[in-house]
Amino acid sequence: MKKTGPGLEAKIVETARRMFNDRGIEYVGMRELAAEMGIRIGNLNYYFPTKDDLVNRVSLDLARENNETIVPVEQITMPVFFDMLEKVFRTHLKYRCLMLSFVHVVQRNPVIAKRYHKTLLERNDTWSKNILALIDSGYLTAESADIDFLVSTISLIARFWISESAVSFRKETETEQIDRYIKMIARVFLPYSTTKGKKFLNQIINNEH
Amino acid sequence: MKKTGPGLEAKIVETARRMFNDRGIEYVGMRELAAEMGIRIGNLNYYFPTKDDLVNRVSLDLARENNETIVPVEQITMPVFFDMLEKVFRTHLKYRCLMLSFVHVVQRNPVIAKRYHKTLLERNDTWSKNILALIDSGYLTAESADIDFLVSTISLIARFWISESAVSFRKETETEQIDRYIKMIARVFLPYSTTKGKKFLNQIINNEH
DNA sequence: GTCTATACAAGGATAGAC
DNA sequence: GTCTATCCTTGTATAGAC
Repeated sequence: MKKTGPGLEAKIVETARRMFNDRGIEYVGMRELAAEMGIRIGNLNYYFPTKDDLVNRVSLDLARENNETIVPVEQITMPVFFDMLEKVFRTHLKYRCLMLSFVHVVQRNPVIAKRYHKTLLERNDTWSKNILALIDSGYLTAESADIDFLVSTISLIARFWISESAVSFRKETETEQIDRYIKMIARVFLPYSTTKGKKFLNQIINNEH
Repeated sequence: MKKTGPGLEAKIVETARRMFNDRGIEYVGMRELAAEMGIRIGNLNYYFPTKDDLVNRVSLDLARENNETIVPVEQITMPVFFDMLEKVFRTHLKYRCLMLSFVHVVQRNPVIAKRYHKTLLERNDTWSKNILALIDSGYLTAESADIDFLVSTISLIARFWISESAVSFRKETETEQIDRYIKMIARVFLPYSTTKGKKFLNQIINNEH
C-alpha cells in the first residue's frame, strides 16, 4: 500500500525514457516498466492510459529541450552555431529512443506527427536563418542556391547521425560520436566559407577547438 | 484443402515485403499476413517458424539485389556512378521496410546484424574505390582527406534518405524522391570536381540529365 | 511434405474494488 | 491514487490430419 504520491508521474517519464533509450520504445512493455518501478500496471495506466500517451509525453519533453537550445539568430556566429549544434546533439542522445524510432512513431501517432511536422518547418527555417547569419557575419560566402543545399544536407545529418552511430559506432563514447558528426558538418561548410570561416572550421576538423 | 504447393514460399516473401513496406515490419502480424494470403497461421509457421526467419529472408533478398547493382570499379565513370546510385535507391524503395527499421532490426536480430556489418564494411570500401575511380577518370580532384569526407557523407545520405523522405516527402512520387537525393549527392561532389565533373554534375542538378 | 487446429505466454487496454 | 481481474491481440509451439 505504498503511496508514492505526486512526483510519481515525473518518475515514470524518467524511467520510461531510460528504458526506451536502452532497448527501444517498441520493445519495452508497460508491465516491465511498472515492474522496474515497483508499481502495478493499473497504476501506470492511471497516469498514462495508453503507451502512446507516455511516448507522446517523452516527445513533448524532447521538443521543449530542443527549443531551449535555440540561440536567437542575432547572436549567431560560427563558434556559437557549433556550440548550439553540440547541445542539440546532446539532447538527441538523451532522447535517442525517439530519434531512432521517429519514422514509425510519426507514422503511427497522429498527435506526434502533427507537432513534428510543425517543428520540422520551424527547424528548417531556423537552419536557413542561421546560415544567412553566418554569411552576414562573414563566415560563409554561399549563394542562394547553396543555402538550400546546406540546409537540407545539414538537416539530414542532424536528424540521422544518431541512427548511423547506433549501428556503426556504438562502441565509441558519446563525445566521440558527437565529434564525428560535428566534424562532418564542418566539412560540409568548408567549401562555402570565407578565410575567416575556414580558419574556424579547420580548428574543429583538426581538434583544436 | 487447397494445396498451394511449391511457390507458396516465394509468395509469402513477396506478400510480406509488400505489407511490411506499407505498414512497417513491427506492425504487421503473422496472422494478418496469413489472412491476406488466405492461408492458416500454422501453414505460415511451416515455411517460416518465426517472424525473424521471415524478416531475415527479406533482408537476404535485399542484400542479393544490392550486390547485383554494383558495377565493377574499372567501369566507373561519373555517369555510370550516378546510374548505379539511382538503381541502388530504387532497391531501397523496394525494401524500404528494412531501410526504415534497420536500426531496430540490426539491434535485435543477430543473424542480420552480422551480415549487415560485413556488408557495411564492403559498401564503404566500394564507395572509396568508386571515388578513387572518379578521380582517376578526371571527374574529381579530391585529396585523401576529402575522400573520407565524401565517403562518409554519401554513405549517410544513401542510407537515410528514405527515412527522411518517408516523413517529409511522402506525397512526392518515388522518382521525385530519388531525384531529390541524387541531386543532393551531386551537390556534395560539386566543390571537389573538375571542369569535366562540374559539367556533368550541373546537368544532374539542373534536370538536363 | 503440406496443412489445420489449438494452446500458451506476453503485450496493451479497460472496469471496477478498495 | 493504487491495485486486481479480465479481455483481446500477437508471436510462437505443438499435435496431428491428409
